[in-house]
Amino acid sequence: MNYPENPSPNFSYFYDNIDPANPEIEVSDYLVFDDGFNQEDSSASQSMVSSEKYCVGDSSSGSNGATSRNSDIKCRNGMMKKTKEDQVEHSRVAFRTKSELEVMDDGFKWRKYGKKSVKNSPNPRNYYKCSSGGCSVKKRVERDREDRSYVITTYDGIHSHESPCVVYYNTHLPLMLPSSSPASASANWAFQKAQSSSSF
DNA sequence: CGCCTTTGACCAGCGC
DNA sequence: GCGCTGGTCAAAGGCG
Repeated sequence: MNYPENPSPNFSYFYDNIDPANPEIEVSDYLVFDDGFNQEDSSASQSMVSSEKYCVGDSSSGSNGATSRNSDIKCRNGMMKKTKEDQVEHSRVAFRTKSELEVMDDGFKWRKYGKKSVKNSPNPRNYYKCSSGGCSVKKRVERDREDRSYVITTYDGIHSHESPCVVYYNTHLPLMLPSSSPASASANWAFQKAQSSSSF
């Protein structure tokens, strides 16, 4: 796997990509965005465009994905208030997991609200919202267009609550994994790790 | 009955 | 201005 140069100090790549609990499952790559909260100009947004473009397997051609990402980020920046709380609220985490399961149980309850076919990709992209009340975290799930054995998951925002699964297991079964399958556990692991890296 | 998925419609941003 | 694209909405139907 060829990793590009980190184009911005506003997010981080992680290379120690094997979940110690499930070393047979590969979380290929993931990264964390802070959406340029500490930048007053647009350079951070441009960097994020290129990085997420890479992350979702868009490096080969498509410019449309990049333009759309750009507009999305611009829109989001327009709504942002630069409080520390918001910095946590709007973090974006994306990672790629080798898994046959398209939807992995990461411990949270998700409600599907949309499905779109993506240009230059044979695989549809699915959109999910966290179904917990008051939590506005979203995630996108799609198969890697270049290698369908990989699932690309992008989380948008940070949960305002504990994972119901984690709460349950912490309370009742602290020795068990908080997810139902090795791949799910690894997805959860990567997500938790990425989020902990994005909080400061 | 409540919650979920499905799916077509709609909207906004962008490039030409 | 128009068409393309990604993201979201909301109605309809299914399931436990």
